Amino acid sequence: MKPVSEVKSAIPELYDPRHVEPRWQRYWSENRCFEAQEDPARPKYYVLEMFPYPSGRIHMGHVRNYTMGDVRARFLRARGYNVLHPMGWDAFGMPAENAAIERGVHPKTWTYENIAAMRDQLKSMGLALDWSRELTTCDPSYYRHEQEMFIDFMKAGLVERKVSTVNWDPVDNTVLANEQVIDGRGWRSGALVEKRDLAQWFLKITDFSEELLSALDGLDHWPEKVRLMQRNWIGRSEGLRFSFALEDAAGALLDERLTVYTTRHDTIFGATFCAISVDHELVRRLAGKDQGLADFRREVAALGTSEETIERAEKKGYPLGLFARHPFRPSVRLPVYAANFVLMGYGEGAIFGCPAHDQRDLDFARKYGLPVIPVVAPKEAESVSIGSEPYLEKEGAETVLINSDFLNGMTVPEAKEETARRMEAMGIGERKVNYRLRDWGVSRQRYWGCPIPVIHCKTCGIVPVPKSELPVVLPEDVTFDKPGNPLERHPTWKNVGCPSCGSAARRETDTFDTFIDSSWYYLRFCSPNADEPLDPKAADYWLPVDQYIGGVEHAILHLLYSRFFCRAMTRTGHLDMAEPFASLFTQGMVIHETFKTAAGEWIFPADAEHKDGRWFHAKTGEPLILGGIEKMSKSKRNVIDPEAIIERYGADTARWFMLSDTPPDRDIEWTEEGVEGAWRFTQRLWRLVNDAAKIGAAGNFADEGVELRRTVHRALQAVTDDLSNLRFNRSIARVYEAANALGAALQQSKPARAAIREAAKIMVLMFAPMMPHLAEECWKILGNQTAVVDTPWPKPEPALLAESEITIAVQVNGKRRDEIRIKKDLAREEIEATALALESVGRALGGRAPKKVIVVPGRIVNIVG
RNA sequence: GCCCCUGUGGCGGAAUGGUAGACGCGGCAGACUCAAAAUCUGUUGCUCGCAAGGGCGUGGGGGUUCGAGUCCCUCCAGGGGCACCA
Repeated sequence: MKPVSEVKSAIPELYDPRHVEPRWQRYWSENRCFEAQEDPARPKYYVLEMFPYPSGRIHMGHVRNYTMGDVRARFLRARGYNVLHPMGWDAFGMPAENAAIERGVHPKTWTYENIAAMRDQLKSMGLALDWSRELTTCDPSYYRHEQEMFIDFMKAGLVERKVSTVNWDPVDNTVLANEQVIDGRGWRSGALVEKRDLAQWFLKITDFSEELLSALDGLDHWPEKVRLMQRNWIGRSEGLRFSFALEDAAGALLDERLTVYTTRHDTIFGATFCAISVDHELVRRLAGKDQGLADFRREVAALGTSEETIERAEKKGYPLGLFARHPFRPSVRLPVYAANFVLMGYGEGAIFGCPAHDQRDLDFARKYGLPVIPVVAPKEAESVSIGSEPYLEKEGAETVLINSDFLNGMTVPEAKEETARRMEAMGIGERKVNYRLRDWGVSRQRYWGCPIPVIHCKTCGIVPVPKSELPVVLPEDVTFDKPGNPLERHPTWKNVGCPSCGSAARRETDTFDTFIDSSWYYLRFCSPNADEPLDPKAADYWLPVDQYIGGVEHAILHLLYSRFFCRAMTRTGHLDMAEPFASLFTQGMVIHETFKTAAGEWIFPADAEHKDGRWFHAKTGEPLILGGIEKMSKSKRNVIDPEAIIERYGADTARWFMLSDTPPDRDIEWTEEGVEGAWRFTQRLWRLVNDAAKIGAAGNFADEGVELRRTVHRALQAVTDDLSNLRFNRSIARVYEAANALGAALQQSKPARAAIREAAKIMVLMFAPMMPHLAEECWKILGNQTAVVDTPWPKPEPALLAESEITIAVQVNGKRRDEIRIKKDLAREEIEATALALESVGRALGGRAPKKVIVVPGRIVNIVG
């Protein structure tokens, strides 16, 4: 390793990050400071930030995310951990294809050029990353393992091919995700989106519904918010599945029964109709003989699935001419409808309607003139009357069943139990747990993704590509002149021989959802060059990820898929671990003021000028309107380019600003004053350290330096605690305190030299994880021969943390009246006596005798008068 | 509609049930300067008062406690997640 002394440093008046930062980046890189090796002798720590999509430029969100991860990595490294901190590229996805369509660049070229540009930008941030492990998901050396694992998943029964209804864009000839359908139209083409039934590949995430749910309880280093969102997403509900006998209009019993699912079986005597999904097998069958029903089905299908449509859609039904017999009152006939609000994908695709206690059922009943029978009422009331709103149980309210035969007088849980028990005894029902979670559809009719390694053969059916023939490499000679998937119209690629029978067969032309790529990349970092997806030895040493940091927008999909993937890989023998991320941190967004002209045109912050409390366009001078502080976005133009900031202020200033003031999980507002403040502070630190260095070699600690030492050691203790808990904003406040104390000490006519030298050293080490370049430069100025990256985290001296004299507050009737300075271990009685002797206390008591005195040693005295 | 989070000076925000406002930004005053910037020093919740010293203060209301920003109930406001899920 190159000695630090050979790295040239000048001591300019102004600290110039433009020269200093690249120099230290080179030093770290040349000395391979951050390349991790497995070392069983040392405790490991795996820090990871969510890897970026290579859009071409980093944005402020990246800066915030990667700064936090970097502080974590550098801090733990200094504390003796063997830290793994890698970086890669989530490189498949639609933007690359759009670039190809719009600008004629090949997706691969576009992607790799973007990666090169973004890599340089990330390097300019001075991140302590192990670049030797860099991986790119669009590289066959990465995705071949994905294909292999998919085949293993198939063998393990974790893959299913089934027909599902999708959003189909008839102009772009592709499936669209729900998020890509806006007001019923394709987001790119503007074409009316159709519903189509297509054969799709699914990963059976629902095999793990219960486990994915219950294991959330063990993730106690995850934000409660994220666990809750996943819980809701999985959506477990306990209910009853049972069947009704069906009869026709004439009252003749049919052979077939109607199975429904409910969580409110207690309300069975309030049932007044049944409703089934238009996609229900029974409805499909009846539609063959009933033109009106067929039309109704088409009408419902055309309505689309966007939230807005659903919100506005009226509850509609079509009577099927069938009736369900009430299980406990055979004479009661419930009309059966096909209805637009019943989903085929949940439960049985069929329900019984109890209008008195469900808004949706009530709307339906009112529209079709069906009876409304209240069956649950407050305990004191005899009954409830239902208008346009159902009676819903309020939490904690005591309610009982009414109008319900043998259930009358029971509580809701009792009634549920009794109903379930009876139906089970009758052999028509069973208790059933249902989940909202759906299987994961992974087929995309897209080019720029990982090819799905299967072959369709007319005789053999679906045949996996033999592992010896992997990877199935994406062909590069494709054209984007026509809409649709270029793989479909490639002249040769899709025509293959069947691996099983040899006859002419067709290659699968769908590619994987890119969420598959990101479901296991963190595993691959352990052994990026291994022949198998994951080298067990490396996995054993590095996994799980100890600290994962990213945006909350991935709280459900990416994090849930990753949790599923680990389980699936464990089942197929690729891994032995259920939970990939031991602790998770979700950082807030970077937000910024928006500016617009009177005409409503959004203006870049760079073109906005602040004068006399108002904003003007820097070029035209026209007054600007503030549009509110919002997430940085291209559409509102309120973006600040990190590259420009780093060029002007340096990476340390940008990093410092990102960590200051605002707690890391909240949204941070980017402001000019804030960056300027951070910039001034880097200069101030530089001056302080230079002044401290000039003060010369020191002898012993003198008495006059003890206050400085106390402050600095206390700050060190606090920074250590705060950095351990990702409380960056608080650590930064402590660094300011140390700097203020050091500054004051330097101003004194007879400076405490030894204490100042020590304070400067500790201060530099404390801010090093946050401003690593400045720290290295300062460290050198202080005469050190080793680099900060190789310097262990300092330890505070316990003697300096303890105080012999403390100040405690004195309250009278809970109101602070005074404070006293006392010896720390002063006896309770003496504290009481000291407090009672205070003039201020006597005044506040107004001559009354104290009734009671509460003394909390080390904290407070409260005198009750 | 259901679930969750947040609410503290002009602003970002501190505060194991124990001195509310650490630290920063901004402001004000002073030093340096011909001047400005930069830097350094002091000051800065509101309010009454010349002062000493009071009063009021953590979205509103109530409660528990010797003591509440912190715990409980309730209402209000802002943000987020899910949403025809039976």
